[in-house]
Amino acid sequence: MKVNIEKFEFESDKILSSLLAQDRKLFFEHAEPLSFKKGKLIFYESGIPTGVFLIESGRAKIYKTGLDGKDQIFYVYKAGDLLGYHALLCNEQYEDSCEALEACEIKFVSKTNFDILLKRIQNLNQLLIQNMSHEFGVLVNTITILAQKPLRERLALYLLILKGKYAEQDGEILLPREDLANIVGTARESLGRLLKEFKEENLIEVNNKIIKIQDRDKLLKIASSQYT
Amino acid sequence: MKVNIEKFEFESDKILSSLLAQDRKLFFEHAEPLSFKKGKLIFYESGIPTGVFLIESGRAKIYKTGLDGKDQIFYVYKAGDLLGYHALLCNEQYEDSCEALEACEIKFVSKTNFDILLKRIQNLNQLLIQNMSHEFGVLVNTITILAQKPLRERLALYLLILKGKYAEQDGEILLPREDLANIVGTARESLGRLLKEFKEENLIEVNNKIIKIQDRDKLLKIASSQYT
DNA sequence: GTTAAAATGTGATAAATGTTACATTTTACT
DNA sequence: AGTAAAATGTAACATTTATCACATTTTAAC
Repeated sequence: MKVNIEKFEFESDKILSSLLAQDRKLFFEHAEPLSFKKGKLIFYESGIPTGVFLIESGRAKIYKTGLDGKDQIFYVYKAGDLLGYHALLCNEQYEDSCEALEACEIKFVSKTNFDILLKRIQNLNQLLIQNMSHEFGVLVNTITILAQKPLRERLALYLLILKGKYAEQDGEILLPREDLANIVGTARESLGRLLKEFKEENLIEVNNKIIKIQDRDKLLKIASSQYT
Repeated sequence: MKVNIEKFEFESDKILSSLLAQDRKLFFEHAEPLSFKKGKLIFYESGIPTGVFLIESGRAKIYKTGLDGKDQIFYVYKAGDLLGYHALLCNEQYEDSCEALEACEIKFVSKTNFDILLKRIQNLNQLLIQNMSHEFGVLVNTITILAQKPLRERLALYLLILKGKYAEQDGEILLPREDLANIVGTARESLGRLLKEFKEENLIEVNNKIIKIQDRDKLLKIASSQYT
């Protein structure tokens, strides 16, 4: 059986896109624009949540810094995604950090305004519940992959997942090696070695930072533990 | 800095315990008793959700079976916990399986009845949102641990986490080695070797299946990557 | 209580991955 | 454009962890 790439998508764009046009309008009326340069923190671990963020353009990583200082990236958000509501909704400090991978244009909704929206928009509650219960499944899948699959299979899988996040760039993944290593859960050096192997097997093309998928099917087979 | 054991608890008992007495009564009026013998499946991956479960006695593991047939256990529920609502709330198939680790007495609330409760109990929605956003943080922490920490530290951490789940047994952990290995994310043999080491270092006592924590502080240091 | 089946322990070996220490290339800045 | 800083590539080596193949113990069933 093959892994299902969709099972690794939060679908955090669905919340906004599922709203009625009038409710979406209301949402934007309660939001203010923010700009983040590449590398800037959008929120950070142990900080107090002050609102939620809607990415209008750009990509952002959420990650946790381990005790040894190594980051574990567990999701990459892209344009359209709503994020940062977890800590807000359970009244806890951020458990994770969020950093702009590129210049990001963001609409920010303050806690106060979000509370207003929750009251005014009938099914927003419902949509959040749906989304978070879906996210639970995604994280569970992530745990299983990280704990069980060997590096080679993890890399194949995450390349396919990332390809989807770079759809508008023809699937060309542009991400520092260190970040990719921190997604896949390995050391930068080990990642580099494997990328070279993948290149030699004509699974991917590598142009400096840019990684382009060449053989989707074969990568999917590798990700699914089906070697020839 | 030391790891915080509490950050690995779903707190799934809070949903019920936070309800008003009258609402809790309503909950039980809409529930029916079920008994599961040790080893029986409570729900399973790709099955269609039919309701939610409240554990009255016993423990249950939720896990996913990887493509190679190896299970990854990512949570152990205990008496008081409400579970199985994720797949129900996002109208998806179960992403994971749940199996009774011991004889379990359970109160089952059917989907129909749960929908009724959601309407009749004002803040149930709110409590579910709070709990799921909290769970998000727990899973994120779990991912970081599994992806980054070496086996020795993971085992130390999970022994401490499990101790809390066996509080009424004086913290004596009773769990098949295979299950413990599937929690920690390692092979049964590697686990056995490490348990022996821990025993020799007087960190734990092992009596057949029963594992008892002897030196909580030292285990916490190991879990926190602080070796002497 | 006896016996078969499960579960666990053990040791040798192999494989995967991390680490270290640089060389080299790319990027960003003035 | 020139230069320093950051990112990436490389290779040898060390370490961790998995695997295999059994021995042994424990548990469950009749």
